[in-house]
Formats: sequence, structure tokens, C-alpha cells
Amino acid sequence: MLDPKLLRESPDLVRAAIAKKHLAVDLDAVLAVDLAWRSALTEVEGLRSKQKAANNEMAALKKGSPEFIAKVQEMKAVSTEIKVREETLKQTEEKWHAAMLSLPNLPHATVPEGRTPEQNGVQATHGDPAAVSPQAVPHWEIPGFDRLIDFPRGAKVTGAGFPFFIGDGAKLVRALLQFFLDENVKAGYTEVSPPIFVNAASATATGQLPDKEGQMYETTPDRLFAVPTAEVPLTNFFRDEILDESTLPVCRCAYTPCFRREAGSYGKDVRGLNRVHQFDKVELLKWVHPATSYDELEKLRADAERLLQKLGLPYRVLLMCGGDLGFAQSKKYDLEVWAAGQKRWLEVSSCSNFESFQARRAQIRFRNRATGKPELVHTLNGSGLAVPRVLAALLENNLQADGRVKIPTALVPYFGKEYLSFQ
RNA sequence: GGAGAGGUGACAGAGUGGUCGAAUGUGCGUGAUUGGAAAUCACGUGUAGCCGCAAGGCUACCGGGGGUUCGAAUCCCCCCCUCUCCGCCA
Repeated sequence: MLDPKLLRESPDLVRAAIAKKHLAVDLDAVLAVDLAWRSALTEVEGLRSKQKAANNEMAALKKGSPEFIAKVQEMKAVSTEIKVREETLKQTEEKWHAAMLSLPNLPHATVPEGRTPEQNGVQATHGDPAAVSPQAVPHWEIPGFDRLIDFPRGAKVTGAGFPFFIGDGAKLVRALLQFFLDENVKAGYTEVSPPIFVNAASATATGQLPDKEGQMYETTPDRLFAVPTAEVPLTNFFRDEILDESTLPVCRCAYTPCFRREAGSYGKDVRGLNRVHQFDKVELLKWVHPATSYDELEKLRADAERLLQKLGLPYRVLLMCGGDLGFAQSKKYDLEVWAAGQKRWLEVSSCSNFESFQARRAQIRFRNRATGKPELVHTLNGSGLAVPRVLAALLENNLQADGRVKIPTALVPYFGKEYLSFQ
């Protein structure tokens, strides 16, 4: 959510942001609703003020006295009017809230113009994609793939996109997770193991509700939501709290399974491990002082990049253009790993600065030492990293002529051996 | 799951229909006192929204939501959470 004051004082800034993100929002309608809400509020508050004043007078009067009875009669009318106007106010307020939530976060000045993914800026490419296994095949075509990663049985037991990982497949997942967590802890993130179900209030604070409700798995009868990313429970950890300024920045990482219904996604993206309904991911999250958030974004990106470097996987860094940035983000980098078999880039991490957009919605603040007043923190997050696509790239890029997969040196201590075998 | 108790400001803890945004204590801040400190004393100390150029004013918030009433922290209903006991169980 944006600062309502910003909308009132600088609507042109908001208009420019909407244009840069190539979104269609009727800002004039939002401004009109804001005006209507404020006038309805002022009206109700005036009436309540009247009621309160009468209340104090009546407290001094004798209970059954004629003056008292007259006052009661007089205030009955006021009371009725308040009820009517409050109803109007409530409806206007709901519209206002919805309107405010329809406004996207402002893109940072360094975000490039652009409408489509093709216009994202390639910041850097590490490693040489062309040099990797020119004879490689997509991971799902590797002979024996089903022995380690079983999609058909997953479909039988649960549904499409819920694979079983077996033997070395399962062990490689575990090795990657542990490697990610250890590296992130070394980089200064505190490890957290959060709940993997959240309530509606949490899902609302991070923006999954109300718009993306269909993307989450929901339980009955408790109406809890399976987390689509650890970002949700992690961010909500400090919801409605005021942090001490000296504790910033707070850096945390968490492994959770992630559950996504992926309703409406079709096409070749869905083959193999590229897009599944349940996957393992380690998430990085930071709560920072507003003055430092862009420095922290660069550090966050570097932390995620280091993981790919240590695994020896070629990857590139994209700076998302306005049109591909996302509703809530001010600036976002995507890390894409090269999958030699599919001959394509797979997104394995999105590192974003939300500035105060999430913090306002979740009411996460810090007390400014100098002023003594609470201010909104800036929040950032990024994957560090998502397992299935890293795994896919690893299988495709490191496949040897003998059908085995070479395990990256950094991962060997976790995996326990130098090669993974499909036989 | 069953029975009971309870949820009030940073914390502890009063308040059972009206001048209560809320006593008191602790903590915290500023000042006085002191060679310095402790102790003591004085004053101050929540969050948010709206109106206003401003000074300032108004409103809301006593777990959440609804209701009764001229008026609700206080009465009624529903929900959530915590604690104690019982049952069940990784």
C-alpha cells in the first residue's frame, strides 16, 4: 500500500509510476473515492463530537430530571443519524481501502523503462553457457530419471506436479537445502524454521489475499493457507510491531516447502521440475532502515549469486524493467540459471526491494532514535535459492558421458559422494 | 476434545453504565539536589486518522467482531488467544 498522503500531495508521481509499470489504474477515480471518504469521516466525527459533549452534560444532570429526559430525547435523534451515516462511512471506507490497494508501488529511478520481459536489462552473465555440455538433454529425458524423481507416482498419490524424490534424488535435495542454509547463515542471516500454514490476516498483509487467493492451497475448516513461499510467515513475524532501531537490519533465512496451485499456467514451462506445485526453497528476508535499503538490495543479490557461483552453474542477472517489475516491488533483480539440456534460462531467485510498501500493509515499524517516532521499515526478500530448478540445471549441465552426474565440489561434503547415478 | 479462569498502556495492575485515553506503581525522558552517584523531589512520557497555512482542534483505539443504550473498558452474543485441570496423542 502507498502512503495516502503521497497520493494526495503528489498524484503525478503515482500516475508516473502506474505508467512506468504499464498498469491500467483509474487514478482520478481513486482520488474521488479518497475525497468522498474524508468528507464522510469528517461528518461522522462531527456528530460523535456533539454526542460526546452532550454525554458530559448529562453526567452532571440528575437522572430523572426534566432536563435529563429532554436531553435523552434530543440525543436519540443524533444517535440515529450517526448510525445511518456510519453505515455510509463504512461502505465508503471499504471502497477507499480497495482503491488504495489497487495502487502499485513506485518503481525506483534506476528501473529501466520497458513493457515486456525482453526489455529487462541483462546486468551480468557468469560462466559460459555455450561451453556446457553441448550434447546435454532436458533433465526429464535423462535415462533413469524416473528412478530418482518420480512424477507418475506423485500424480497418482497426490496430483500432477507433486513428484517423489527417491534415493540420491532425495539426498541431493537435502544436500542443496543444507548447503544453502549453511552458506546463508555464514553470510549473516539467522536461520528460522517457520510455520508452513498461515492465517488469512498474514496472507493479506503480504498481498496473497484477496487477489491471489486462487493461487494458494487452503485448508478446511480452519481456513489456513499453505505457504506459497517462506516470505509470508517470515514477513509476518514482525507484523504490527515496532522494532528498536538498533536491531536493524534484521536478516533471516528460512527453508520451507512452498505450495502453489499455479492455476492458469500452461505450456512447455511445466515440463519436469521447471514448474511444480510443491517445491523446496530457502528464502532470504531483510527488515532494514529506509536509508540503507538499496545497499541492502545489492548485498542480498550478491548473497544469492554466491550460491550459484559456488555450485559452478552459469547464470545471468536481470534488472527488471517497469512493465515486468511486479505490483509491490520498487526494484527487482532476477537470477536465472542456464539449463544446458533445455537450452534456456530458468529463474531461481528474485531479489526485491519493497521499500515501505509491504511494511505499511503489515504495519512493521521501527522507532527512530532521533525523533522518538515510529517509522515504517523497508523490507527486502529473495530466494537463496529455489531447489527444483537448480537441481534441473545441475542434472543437465553436469551430466557425464557415462550417464552419471558430477556433483559440484562445494556440495560433495553434503551429498557424501562425487557422482550421482541414475542406475 | 471436556471443565474452569483470564485477556486493560513498555511492564505490573485498578477500574462493573456517564466528566475514563483510562487511577496507582515500575520503567523511560528532562530538570532540581550531589564533588560524582544512589536515594529523593518536580514535570513529562501511547498509537493512528481527519480538519486547519499555522497555532491548534476533533475522532478512534481497554484481544477481534456484532448487539443493547441517549451514553459501553464496564451489560449481552459469537470468535480468537493465554493459563490451570482432565482426556487423547507425535
